[in-house]
Amino acid sequence: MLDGLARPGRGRIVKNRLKVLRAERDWSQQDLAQRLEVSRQSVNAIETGRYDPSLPLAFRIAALFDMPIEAIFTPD
Amino acid sequence: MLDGLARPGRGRIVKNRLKVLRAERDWSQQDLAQRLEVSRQSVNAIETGRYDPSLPLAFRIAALFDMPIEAIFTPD
DNA sequence: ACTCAATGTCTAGGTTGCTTTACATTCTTG
DNA sequence: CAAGAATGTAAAGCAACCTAGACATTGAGT
Repeated sequence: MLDGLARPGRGRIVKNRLKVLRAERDWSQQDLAQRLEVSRQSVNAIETGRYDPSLPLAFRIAALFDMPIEAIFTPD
Repeated sequence: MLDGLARPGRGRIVKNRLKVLRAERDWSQQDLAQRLEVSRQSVNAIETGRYDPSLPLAFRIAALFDMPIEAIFTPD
């Protein structure tokens, strides 16, 4: 069987509630970054929608806030 | 304030139940790839644990199987 | 045995995720 | 206004995700 074709543009940009969850706890982006063990710029980039987190990072975020991934991220 | 330090090695490798879910439906990797609009190699690589899907792709997988992400992927 | 679908793996190349460094802007508080 | 804290961005570089194409092996039919 022939290998399948797949379109070039992968789906992207998942909305998230990070900024709100962070505000509820009065954490700075820096605070959150340290708890997630990523850089502050990564937190900022995710919050401002420049890119999506990896799946492992999404799991760390969900664990930190003790919520399912779907309660924080939505595929818009 | 100084920018924070972050460790080099990012967390990776999330276990998944793709192969089982696929078998339950009697889908080939190719079938699944088409439904997800990714290449067959991507499906195979994810199943064999060579890499994790992106968050957007994880959402597409969860939507396809009508399950929460956490029911398919676990951060080991 | 032959054929063909299915799977596993490899290469090469492009795009995204994440890092460090650095700088500008905004907001608060003295 | 001055000084710091928080935030937004940008560039360069490396690692991870994803692609198309190709090839080898395995298993199921016929």
